Amino acid sequence: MFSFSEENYLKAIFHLERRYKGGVSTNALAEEMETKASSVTDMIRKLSDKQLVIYKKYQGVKLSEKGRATAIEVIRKHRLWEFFLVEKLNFNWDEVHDVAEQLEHIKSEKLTRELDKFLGFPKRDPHGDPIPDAEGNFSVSNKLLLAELEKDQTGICIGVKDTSADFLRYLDKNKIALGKTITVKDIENFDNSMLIVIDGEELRISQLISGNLFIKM
Amino acid sequence: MFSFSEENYLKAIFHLERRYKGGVSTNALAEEMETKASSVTDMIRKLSDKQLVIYKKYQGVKLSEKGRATAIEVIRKHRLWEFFLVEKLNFNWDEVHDVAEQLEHIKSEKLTRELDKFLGFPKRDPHGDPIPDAEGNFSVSNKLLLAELEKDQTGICIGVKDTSADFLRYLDKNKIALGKTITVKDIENFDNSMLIVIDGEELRISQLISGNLFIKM
DNA sequence: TCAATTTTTTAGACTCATCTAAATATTATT
DNA sequence: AATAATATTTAGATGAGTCTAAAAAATTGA
Repeated sequence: MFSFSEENYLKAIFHLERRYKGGVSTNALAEEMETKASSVTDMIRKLSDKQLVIYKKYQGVKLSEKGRATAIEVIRKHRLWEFFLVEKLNFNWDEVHDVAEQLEHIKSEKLTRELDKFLGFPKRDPHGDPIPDAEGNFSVSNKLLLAELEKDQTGICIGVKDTSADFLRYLDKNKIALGKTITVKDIENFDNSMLIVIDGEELRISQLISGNLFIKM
Repeated sequence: MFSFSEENYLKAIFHLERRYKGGVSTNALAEEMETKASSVTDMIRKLSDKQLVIYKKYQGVKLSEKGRATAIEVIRKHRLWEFFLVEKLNFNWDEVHDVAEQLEHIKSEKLTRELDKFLGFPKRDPHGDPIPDAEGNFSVSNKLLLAELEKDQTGICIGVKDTSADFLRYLDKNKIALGKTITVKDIENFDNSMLIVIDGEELRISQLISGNLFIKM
């Protein structure tokens, strides 16, 4: 069994690995965990001793298979509990995080399995993030912001972050709708505006727009 | 907010206060917590500093009002979760304890309130123990073993611990049934057998019998 | 009553997860 | 390539909760 703190580090490394391919740096992890770099070094060494991460001094850190499986298990519990809180206990999707942060550390295989069954094996949590199954497989792809895509990447529009009438009207007017395929043709360095292709038409959108559109790849 | 450990001590003191009226001794608490007397002294001092218990050296410890309220809140959460596990997640009543020991420490007023509502404000957990309401009131009295009663005390039979056919047949034969009122007339020191009165009739029962009959007072 | 026994507390040490401050390694910049 | 800036690790300390061993207080009982 692992401590709350160890599990939180593994989770953080898992999330950061998407951004830092070659290994997660000590500083990045310190920022994510809201702690000091020296504390991170200590914990990484401990996780390394337990074979949960692969670590070489000054080289950053990566999850081992065991570490990844543990991180995914914690994420699975977090998202199942979020779903439970919203679906069964009348929480709003924006109130669940802190409680789920606590519940994700409860140790009981049967609890997780039965909770999953009780909830009908949900595929996404209330924020749209995928819930891995008991084997650690994500059956749906992760949600991204359009703003996170790079030049020449393509995705499908699956949701909006800003739900204001103004924003939705803008999308309507420009024929951006759920299910549409979007390809990033170019990104302007100066203001991060994007040139995208949707329905074969080119369209330039500001960072405010791309930062409020959810995409799956 | 209090640590898991602090909450566990408060809970233990709450349970022991029933047996040790004049204050819970360090050794009794050490046994209950499966730890050493010296650790208990340390923790008691800490709880005393936080005004959760009333403590004088060598005099044992009692809960303050604040300490009692905290203990009851933890017990409330423990028993609500036990009910949830059995009623919603297909746990057996004898599998729930360890998981509930973890869940009882989750901090969220809304969670406890909504869970209570979701479960239909249950009055007893799967073991028959009363669940306090949000104000800390036990609306039903606690379940005891007949063996825990003292001379001249009276209670009502509300359940059995041993559910074997042999035991139930014995009860039948001696006209002991749910709902019957039992008064303890005498307890034999040598073998702890009891002389009880039921339906106006005297009956002598062994400790094996009295230790398997649940009573409410 | 006063010695023996039991209970409780104190003293000092350990582990875990964290911190600050200082040292060292890496990287970026002239 | 040398220096400046940045990133990372080491060294040493802290607080929470626990432990063992020893000291002190309370209780028991001859």
